[in-house]
Amino acid sequence: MVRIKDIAQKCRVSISTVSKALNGASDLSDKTANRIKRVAADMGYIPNANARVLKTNRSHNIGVLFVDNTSSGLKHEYFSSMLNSIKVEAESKGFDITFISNLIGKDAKSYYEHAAYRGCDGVIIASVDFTDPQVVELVNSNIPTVTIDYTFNNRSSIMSDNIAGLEDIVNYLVKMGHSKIAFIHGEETAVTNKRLTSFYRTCKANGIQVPEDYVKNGLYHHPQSSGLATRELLEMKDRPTCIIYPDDYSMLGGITEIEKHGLKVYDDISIVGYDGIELSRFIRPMFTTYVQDSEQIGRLAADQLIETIENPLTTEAQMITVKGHLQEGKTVKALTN
Amino acid sequence: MVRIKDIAQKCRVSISTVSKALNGASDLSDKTANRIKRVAADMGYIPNANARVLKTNRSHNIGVLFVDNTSSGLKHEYFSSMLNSIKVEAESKGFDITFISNLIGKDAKSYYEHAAYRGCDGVIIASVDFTDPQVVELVNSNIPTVTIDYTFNNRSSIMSDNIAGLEDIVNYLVKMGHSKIAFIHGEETAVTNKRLTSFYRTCKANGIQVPEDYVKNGLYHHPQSSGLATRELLEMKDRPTCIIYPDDYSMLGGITEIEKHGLKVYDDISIVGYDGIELSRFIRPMFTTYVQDSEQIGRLAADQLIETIENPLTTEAQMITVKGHLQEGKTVKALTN
DNA sequence: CTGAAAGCGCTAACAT
DNA sequence: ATGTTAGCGCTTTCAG
Repeated sequence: MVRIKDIAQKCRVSISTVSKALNGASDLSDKTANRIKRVAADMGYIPNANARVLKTNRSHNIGVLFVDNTSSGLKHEYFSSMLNSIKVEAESKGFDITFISNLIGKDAKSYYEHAAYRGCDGVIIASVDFTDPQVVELVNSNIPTVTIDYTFNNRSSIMSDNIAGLEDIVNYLVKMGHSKIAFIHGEETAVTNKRLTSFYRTCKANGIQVPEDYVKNGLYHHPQSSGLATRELLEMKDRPTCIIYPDDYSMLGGITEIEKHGLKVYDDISIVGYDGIELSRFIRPMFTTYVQDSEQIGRLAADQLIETIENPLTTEAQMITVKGHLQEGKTVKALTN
Repeated sequence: MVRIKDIAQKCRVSISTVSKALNGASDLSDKTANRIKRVAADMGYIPNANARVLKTNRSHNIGVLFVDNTSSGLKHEYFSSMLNSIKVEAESKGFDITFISNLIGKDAKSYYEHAAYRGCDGVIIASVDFTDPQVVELVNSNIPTVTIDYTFNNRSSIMSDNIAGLEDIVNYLVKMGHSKIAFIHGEETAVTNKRLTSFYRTCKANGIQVPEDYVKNGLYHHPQSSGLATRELLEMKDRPTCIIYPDDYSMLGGITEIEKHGLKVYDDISIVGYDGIELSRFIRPMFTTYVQDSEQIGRLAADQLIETIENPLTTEAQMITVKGHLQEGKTVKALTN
């Protein structure tokens, strides 16, 4: 292993001169600087991040906290796509990504402890229970954080626009002639609450009174529970003409159930998904769904976190909302009567 | 920030005593050890991984190299599911996961340089072009590696059993009465070659002569290219009764094309996928597909790497093959004639 | 323009 | 059973 010291010896200069050359300090003659750089490259020098971090207190490493109870975390395309864009953006700005967990070996560490232990410059938090005390601890710590789809006081967040999402969906359905609209929603989270509020509000704005039993509990990314809820809806005397699902994936459970009932999607009942997973465009009938811009969300999260890391005093916490768009597929029939 | 030194002061012992207490050294009285641990906890002490790594040369950090050109890397469920199980397994053994790339900030680093820079104890490599000189450099370096679905001399690898995969598929199809079997395969990789070999071999073993134009080039995780290949197959005078796809996702492109031709999956043409993504079980018709045990593969990769890291001299490189299984869905019709 | 020296936080060999 | 000490590889004042 080549150290700065070895280069110094070979070049007959001091180690500090080598350090300066390698880091592009201005108070060094180009000649020596270049000579040192050449030798360093020749010797196959690779700097040691750990030593550097120890000295500078900057790791250029971003923690990512994704919890996947029910392992829905990484498998959910919304998150895997987001993770990917976080990774790409962070790397382009010179930051690495390390996963944060609260289990590292035998002894449990809290998320904060884990992030501090690794010296993360900041942490992006998504797909977790934001009421978890450990999450709260991390967010209130000295480590900068950016949360996704949840906002804490004094911390930046990137929010997928769930309000606009349900608003667009409902308005579209109304335009298509639907007024008996059911909504199967995911487990209670901040996101779910927003969607519910927006759902009710937009229905009301359109003069639609939503029967209590048109709104069903489901689970995100869980086709079975949405299937079950679908069955209940289909068995009602006065059943809805359209069902909104918590996500595209869950909608598949609904479709199966609809077909089991001898009904046909589109002809007999309309359905709308959420997320806009890639598959939604390849499957037939193509899904009508609200596409979340997960790539943009990931990118902005990385940008915002890095901005905060690099300018802690001048960067103020902000909530950035990212709009999606409605993908008009072939699962919503225009009703005329 | 609390350092070992602060604890030492408070406890009126030396810093080495504190270090020993915290690391459970045996040559310390339980009494002092416990006292020190208590004080450390009270003070909210969090060790500094970087300092520790600098001293011990062990980072307890595993690099993961997933390249996602075409961004198919993380979005492909085979890999995201594998990544997840790598993460879970590594964490349970006290290792963190950091992504390795060859772009860190302005200056490009090779994969090896990146891993060495971060002091990774080892690297798991998947979803890359294994002929890339940078990958070869990493594999031949002093950093332990485990590769997935590709074997290098003297390095451990975890192989999804693609030979058994195509064998099982073809044998099943033959059992179902098919003999006109087409195969759309992914881009040329070691995996593709294995599948092709096994495809031809098993066909031959069953006395089936495969027409040259029954074997088509496609791309992994790319419904369009498989759709195109499907069209070509459907337009043949003597078209196949069954098509095998590179993966489930690509099969969706095939399905769309089949329907465009006014044909019906199952009734008019049989199809088989690969991977066994979760969706394949929820979609209707349920996919007949070869399920790869990505979770097991990820787990074993982490285990094997950690084993090599911890016992570099006694752990010998091995190739571990992980079998999958055929999921009999409803996309293959039994032919009787 | 270059170098000396201190020290980041920790571990571990070696005293005592 | 506890303490002393050196040093991991690097950056960064501060002096020259």
